[in-house]
Amino acid sequence: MLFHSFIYLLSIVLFWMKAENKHSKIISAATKVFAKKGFFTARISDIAKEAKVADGTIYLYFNNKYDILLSVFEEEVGKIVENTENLLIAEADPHKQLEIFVTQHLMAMKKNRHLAEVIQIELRQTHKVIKEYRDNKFSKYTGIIAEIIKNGQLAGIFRLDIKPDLAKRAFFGALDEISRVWNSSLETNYSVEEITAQMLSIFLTGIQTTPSTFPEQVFFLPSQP
Amino acid sequence: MLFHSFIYLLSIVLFWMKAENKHSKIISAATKVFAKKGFFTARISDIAKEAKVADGTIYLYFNNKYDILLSVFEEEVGKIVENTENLLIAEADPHKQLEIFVTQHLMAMKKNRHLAEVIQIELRQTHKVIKEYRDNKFSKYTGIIAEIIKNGQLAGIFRLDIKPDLAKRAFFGALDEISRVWNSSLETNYSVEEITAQMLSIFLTGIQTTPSTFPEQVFFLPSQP
Amino acid sequence: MLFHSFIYLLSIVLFWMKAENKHSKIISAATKVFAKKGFFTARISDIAKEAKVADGTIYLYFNNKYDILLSVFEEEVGKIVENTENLLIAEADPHKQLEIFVTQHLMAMKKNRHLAEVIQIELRQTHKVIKEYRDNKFSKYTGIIAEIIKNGQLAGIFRLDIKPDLAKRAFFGALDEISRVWNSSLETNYSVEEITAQMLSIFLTGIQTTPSTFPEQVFFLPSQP
Amino acid sequence: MLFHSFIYLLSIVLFWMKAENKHSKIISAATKVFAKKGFFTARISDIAKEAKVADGTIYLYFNNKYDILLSVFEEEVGKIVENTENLLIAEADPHKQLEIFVTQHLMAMKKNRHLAEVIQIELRQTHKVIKEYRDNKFSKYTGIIAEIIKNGQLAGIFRLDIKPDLAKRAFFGALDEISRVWNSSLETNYSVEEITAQMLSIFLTGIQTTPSTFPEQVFFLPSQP
DNA sequence: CATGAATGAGGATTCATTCAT
DNA sequence: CATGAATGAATCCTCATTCAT
Repeated sequence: MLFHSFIYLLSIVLFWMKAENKHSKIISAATKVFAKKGFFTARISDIAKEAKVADGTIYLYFNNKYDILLSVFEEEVGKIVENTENLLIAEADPHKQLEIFVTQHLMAMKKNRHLAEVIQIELRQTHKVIKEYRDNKFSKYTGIIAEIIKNGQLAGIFRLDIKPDLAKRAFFGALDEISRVWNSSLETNYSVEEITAQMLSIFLTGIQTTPSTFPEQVFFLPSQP
Repeated sequence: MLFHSFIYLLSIVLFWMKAENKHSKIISAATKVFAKKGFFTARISDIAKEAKVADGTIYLYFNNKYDILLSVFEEEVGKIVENTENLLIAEADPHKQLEIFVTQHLMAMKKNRHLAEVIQIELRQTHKVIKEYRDNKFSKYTGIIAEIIKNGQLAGIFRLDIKPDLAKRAFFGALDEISRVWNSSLETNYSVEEITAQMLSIFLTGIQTTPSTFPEQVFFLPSQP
Repeated sequence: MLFHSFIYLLSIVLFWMKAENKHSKIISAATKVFAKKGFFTARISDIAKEAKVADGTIYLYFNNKYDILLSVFEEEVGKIVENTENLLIAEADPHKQLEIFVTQHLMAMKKNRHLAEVIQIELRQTHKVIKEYRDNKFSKYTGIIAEIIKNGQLAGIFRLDIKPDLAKRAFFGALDEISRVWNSSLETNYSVEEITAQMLSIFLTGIQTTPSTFPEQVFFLPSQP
Repeated sequence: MLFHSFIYLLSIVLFWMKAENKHSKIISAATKVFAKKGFFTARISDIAKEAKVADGTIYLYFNNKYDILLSVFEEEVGKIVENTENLLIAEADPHKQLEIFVTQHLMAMKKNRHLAEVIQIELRQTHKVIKEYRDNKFSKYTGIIAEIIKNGQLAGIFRLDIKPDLAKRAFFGALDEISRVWNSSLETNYSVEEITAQMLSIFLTGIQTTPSTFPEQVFFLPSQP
């Protein structure tokens, strides 16, 4: 009797694992396929084949094609946001925080090349569903940058004439464009560290109150007009 | 006799104008529709309706749907590149050159809101045709930034440790991302001048050798080769 | 005054010639194009280009695409029928008549290769318009064969057990199939005379009561039942 | 266990039969529709409706419209060729062989009226795909006639001055033209037997060395190699 | 009459989604 | 839950025909 219950529970767990397995298999297959062919050119059967699953199976886990795309964002971007936030909490210095953000972003993009492309490609899409997602959820991510800048301004290390909401876009745009072409030329020429150094060198120098040479800081800091 | 020749030539000219008219009517209709719905979601009949032209007429001027998109790029981006290059030739100071670039870009994007969206959306598409175009033709545009930076380095006003090909991407990415969201929030809050000032304030401060206060600062300016 | 009238009449005549010219130019262009591409695959603009005429001009001489095809038949086949009938009237011997028919047919097909193909290709089409034409007019041509056979039977030189309406089809079918592949292989191998000789050799021997004269005769001939 | 295997295999077989069913349902529907409307005038949806299948289903079994036509030939003509060849192998007398060929051809055409029309109509088409098929595959069929004639010449029963490649065309053309108009007038007037008798009567008399009475005549018959 | 740009109906094909097995 | 054959709506493009010049 106990044995039967055990078997029963086991089957539920296995069943759940299997399902969970299939769900994420589809997600990563979709990420790959979307990255390779773009959302509209990608076919459901491509994703199914990549996930080694039947076409119909996909509809047991997702409502429709858009839902897959949304889930890719939701889950994969979610992980990155979570990771980044966790790392930032432990660090108080806005300088370091920006460095962490850049490093995290570039490493995430490098690690999941396909996801990087999907974000870059589909984030620009004007499809209603995506637009809503972008407006509601993705801005959280760029919001992190604005927060760091604001904190820096409060701490007196970032110039007060810098508009955080403009700067966050400039900063994210720069990062994103750099990751966009990673696959082609940059990859072979620059490491994550080099790019991080360059980006911070430009931006920090650009926004900080002390026009010193990054990263070795300067001690006298005349206030900006 | 002379009169007849005149009428004949006039008819040719009018004919040409009419055709030219239709061509550009389709181009701008396509720009509008692509911006609103995205390339894949846009239907040929949408463009035709927007251009007040029959579906079939479009195929008298373009080979296929992709050709329309390509033409939008080719012609509209072409104009921007040309404009920008003309303005830059007359200016030797890299500082001013970057300022011109930013102003030109933002004004062009503001003027042709639809084009801005099309560029941002479709530039990321992974379709073969677009990819080729992007790689061959669009890089010219970003190449301008790299040139300005290199000149500035030769002139000793930009830091030598800045990699022009990284900086150009960062710079273009920042500009592009800022234009991207123009439609939603930024527009109401910032003018082209404000954004230009911010962007230059950050970037110039970020890359120049003399960490002076932007924008009044450059005293000696040797002419560029 | 007289001069003016003359000019007027001349212009009408020239006008008519020009029109006539254009009409036949289109006919022969259509024959060529239909032969090359088949009726359905041929485009009106192909015919227009071949005839060195504007697309719209074709509709000044023909009602529609089918009308062109019909006219090709009507006029070109008409010529052949007329020619053949004229030659046959002058000859009383059914043997010779069949020989004339074969020679005429093969020569016409050889002379106007394109027409030959059009007849062979489009005669089989099941399109309503063509079907009606075929049933009403073309049977006249094959009817000639039946007449010759009937005459031969009355004259006692062709077997009475031969059904003229079956034999006419067999005969025409044989001729037609031979012309059909003329373009490829037969042309280089056999002359019109050789083919005529073979065809008559088989058919005349096959249907005549006395296997006489043509070409290597047999001497004893038991009568057919 | 055995039972399960059985059920499994049964399901595979049933599945295969179903698919096979649909494939051949489409083939025969296409044959019907092509015969009725001609290849170009036939619409895919016509075939789909005739086969009681959705439009899209057709593309699960065929690549495109031409592929359907080709398959009709390939399969249906293939069957006829095979049947005919099997029957001919068992018969050594060229006289009888020709009789078999005629009977087979006419019976096949009568049995599958639609196929007959499709062959006759489309065989003449000038489309590249069809032309290639025709040249490669269909000539096999007419080749059979040439073989029979050659054998007859070796056996001394057919005249040596007959060119097998001309005669085969004449013979096939005659047969084909006769089947072509079967639908209209001939059908009601003549049976397969009558037509066969006429055709053989004409042709055999036309090509044989001994002008004996067909069909009772051959006394010595050396076996063919 | 001649032109050829414009029209728009029509059709082959694709592919997201469903559902019987 | 899993499958994948079947579905049919949706759309790009062609081309016969028209008509303003």
